[in-house]
Amino acid sequence: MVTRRAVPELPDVEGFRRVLGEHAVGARVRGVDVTDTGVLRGTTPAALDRAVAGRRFTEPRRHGKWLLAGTDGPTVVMHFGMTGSLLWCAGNEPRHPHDRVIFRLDRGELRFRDSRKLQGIRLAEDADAVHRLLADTGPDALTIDQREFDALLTGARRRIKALLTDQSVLAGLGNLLADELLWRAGVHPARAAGELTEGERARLHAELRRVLRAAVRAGRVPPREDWLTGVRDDPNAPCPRCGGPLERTRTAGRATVWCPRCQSR
DNA sequence: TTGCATGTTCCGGA
DNA sequence: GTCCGGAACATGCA
Repeated sequence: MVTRRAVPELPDVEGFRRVLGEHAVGARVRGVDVTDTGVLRGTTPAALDRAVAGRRFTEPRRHGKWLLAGTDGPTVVMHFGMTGSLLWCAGNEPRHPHDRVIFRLDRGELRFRDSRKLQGIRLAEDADAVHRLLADTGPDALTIDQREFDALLTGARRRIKALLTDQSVLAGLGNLLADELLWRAGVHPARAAGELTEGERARLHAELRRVLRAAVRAGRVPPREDWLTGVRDDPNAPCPRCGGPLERTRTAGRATVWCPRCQSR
């Protein structure tokens, strides 16, 4: 099996939320160190430090791939792009070269680590500002029910995979998870979303719940060989379900993997 | 050295 | 308005 460092999708961000929840809630922020301003969006090192120093983190929330790290003042809003992560360091572990923003707390440090800096950290002064940041984001994929899910698909002419990964429609799924769900539900990625049958929509929604719950428990998309995700990096891997050859295409610059036997058009 | 990467945004064209 | 593909962002890796 070929594995690669996980790109953060909803389950990974849920894992980061747990890190923050377990270690930082209630702790006072002594200060914020910014080692690379390239991850700050719409704020500056001085403004960030001024805004959160002396504040205490409250219970963090997540919406899609966004992590909302609230304090008793403003909210620190994090997005991890393709390479970001959030770590807790209790001791004096040396800082990693990609630790871009460090929140120094009473009993340790919360580190925003990110090599590519495709996204980063924003500051929202109040609930309205958080709301505005998430205004173009669809419902969270972890909690959406069947009826809401059906409503998203009804009448849509675009391809189902494009719809599932569009954060303004449904928040949280990335390229990997979308392929996984479609493969499990037996739905071809290029099908028009609005043309899925009721049964197909139900299967897709059931797999959405199943896959996300398992992945959230693991804090990542688990690299299991009975999942499509676990084998997709191997160019010669057969379909884990039927053993047939997998197909690969590229849509809008993104790799798409599916099984032509299990996912008919 | 070159091409590729699981995210997001913007732009042009059909 | 809808949908799609491509490029850009900045960096590491095979």
